[in-house]
Amino acid sequence: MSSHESGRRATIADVARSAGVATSTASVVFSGKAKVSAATRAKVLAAAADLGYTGPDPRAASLRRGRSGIVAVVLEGHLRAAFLDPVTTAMMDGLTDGLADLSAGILLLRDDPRESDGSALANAPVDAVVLIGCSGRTRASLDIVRSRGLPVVVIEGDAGEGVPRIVLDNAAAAADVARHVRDLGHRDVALVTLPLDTARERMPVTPARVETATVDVTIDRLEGMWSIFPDAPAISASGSLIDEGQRVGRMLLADAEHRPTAILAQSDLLAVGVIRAAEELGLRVPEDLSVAGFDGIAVDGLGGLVLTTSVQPAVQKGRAAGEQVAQMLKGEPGVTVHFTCRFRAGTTTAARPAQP
Amino acid sequence: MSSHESGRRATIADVARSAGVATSTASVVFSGKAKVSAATRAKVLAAAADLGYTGPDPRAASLRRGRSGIVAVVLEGHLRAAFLDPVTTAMMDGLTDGLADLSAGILLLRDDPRESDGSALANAPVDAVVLIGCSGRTRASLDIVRSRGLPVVVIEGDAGEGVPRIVLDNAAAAADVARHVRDLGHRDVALVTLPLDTARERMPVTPARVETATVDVTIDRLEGMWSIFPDAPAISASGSLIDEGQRVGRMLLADAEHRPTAILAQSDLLAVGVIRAAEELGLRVPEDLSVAGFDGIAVDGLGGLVLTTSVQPAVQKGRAAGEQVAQMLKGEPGVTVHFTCRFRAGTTTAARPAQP
DNA sequence: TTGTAGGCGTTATCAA
DNA sequence: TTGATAACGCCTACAA
Repeated sequence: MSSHESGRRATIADVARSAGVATSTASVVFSGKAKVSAATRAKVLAAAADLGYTGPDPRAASLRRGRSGIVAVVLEGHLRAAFLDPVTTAMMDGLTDGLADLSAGILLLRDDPRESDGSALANAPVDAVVLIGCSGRTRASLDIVRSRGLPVVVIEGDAGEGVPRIVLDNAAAAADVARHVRDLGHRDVALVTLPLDTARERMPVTPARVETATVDVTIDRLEGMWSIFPDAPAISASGSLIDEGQRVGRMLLADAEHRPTAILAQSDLLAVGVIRAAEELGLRVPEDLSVAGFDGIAVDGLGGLVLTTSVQPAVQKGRAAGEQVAQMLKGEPGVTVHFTCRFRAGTTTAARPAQP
Repeated sequence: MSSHESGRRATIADVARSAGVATSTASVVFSGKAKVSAATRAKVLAAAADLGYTGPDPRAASLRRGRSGIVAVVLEGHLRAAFLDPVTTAMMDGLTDGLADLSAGILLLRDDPRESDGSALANAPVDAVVLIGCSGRTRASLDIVRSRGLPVVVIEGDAGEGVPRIVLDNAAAAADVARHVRDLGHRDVALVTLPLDTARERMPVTPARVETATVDVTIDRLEGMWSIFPDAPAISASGSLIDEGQRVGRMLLADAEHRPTAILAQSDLLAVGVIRAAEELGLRVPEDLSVAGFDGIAVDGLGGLVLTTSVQPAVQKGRAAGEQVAQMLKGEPGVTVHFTCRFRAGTTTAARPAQP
């Protein structure tokens, strides 16, 4: 049907001319911003169909409107790693919800340390930005965003003054888990932490080392755990992965003489890895070893066990971020939103085994 | 430092005026498209800093250039579900690679069945589109994209004529795995397939049922498996998840009288679930039951076992898609790229156990 | 090396 | 209900 096959794509002006109406009228037919008589609408639509015009060019529309309908989400590190983390994906899920009213798209960006200023973030046609994560690198991204004057929300990160954040009671929640384990009688407890900084090195964690750590989540949860077990040895994992938890678990359980009776992990995935390591060594969970995690995600493949953990409202965090963005885009100021975790006693923790 | 705090954001024209140069000169200072004397550049930069101008407005730039620097990736179903699948995340990873030259951002979209035409895809300021997945819904997205005249690449899906695709030899690769198992002497074999359609129902799969299936990947792999074991019973899983594999595994292994000696799963995650189900029943893998998967992903948490599987080049698929997009954006035609899987014998398959 | 001018495709405003 | 007009902010021939 499309007859007029010229080299150029048809514009709304072409459509209007062909339909014998003003461009503004044709525009309104597509935007629905004003009333148009049925006859005129039909004429315009027919002309559009004839010319193969499928609607306004989003680029021109966003220039004119001052809105692109896109919200950037800045993730730390490789996208792949980010999406390997169930908490991140849950947050993204909530974010799409919270942004639903805007029907905004989500532009995935990583805070790339390499391209310092030519950053995609500096040139992306976005209306607002959500920063996820926390390390020092986020600060650089934050500076770019603020200088562009874009609304921004930071999820669990170190934001400057006046930047709306989504925060979690990490320290308190971690302390809750630790308290539960202490109340079960455990005294010999070891910790598995999330990475301390962007170097993501697997290593023993000392209070001195924590001074130089940059990941707030790790620091806060560790603080909560140490508040109950001040002397608990800790090893930082290189990432929140089951296999990584298994590796660290092996390290912590290697010495049969000085084996902890409980291990607290800073994420559920790490906890599952620790359980695997225990099973490898023939230790029963929770009879021989209690294991607790953090996050409360649906762990795929834990058999019949239910992990003792602190359930964080990951989806809600994402949704709240989306809602704040939506609000700021309406011109109202964004606010910092606090969330709390809920302790969940599972079947992976039990009373301290009787000492031989 | 930023003195001129007027209501409006500064534009490049403001900067030029303030610096006492032409707008084109100021523009060039930021784009670097032509040579500018050091003195002029300094003047412009100083004026920009003074006015709080941080660079060209991406919206205006993209209208002018006709490019937004954004590529849309359309995923099937909830984003959360998509990123739960390691193959998808690996592909996304490769995609970012393949798109690196363009330094394009990735806009995440889902093919939402609800909003049929007002779809975000119709109004997103993107330069090209990558469609991942396969079901009927993809067709609707494809139509929108084609009517917009955007370059598009389809990864493992049913594309129309003339649409570049990224395809995998699913049937042949699945047959390879099946052949390996047959050569080990197995005759009583059962299959666990991926979902047949968007309904994602867990159910027995009959040849008649396959007629109405819409997911190409599932159909092709099943065809390959049935080519070797024509009578193998099959059950479709509701998704590619460990827990789901475990459920289906329990179903297939429930009847001790007619227990298969080998189970072929259409994904590694499903295979891991089947192994869990076997362990639950006290069956040893591979001594009592051989299990094979598909994908060759790094399965997190399989203990010491190495899964027998067909390794698909997921990252390369994504990269190829990105490269085709890049090529089409340069004006050259995109081509369909074929990839083949590589069979990998692991330790989860062994000779058929002697019958009692 | 710098300046001029026209237009990218829309949409908001206002008047008719 | 429709039409004319003026931006939106930038880029790039082309001329000087």
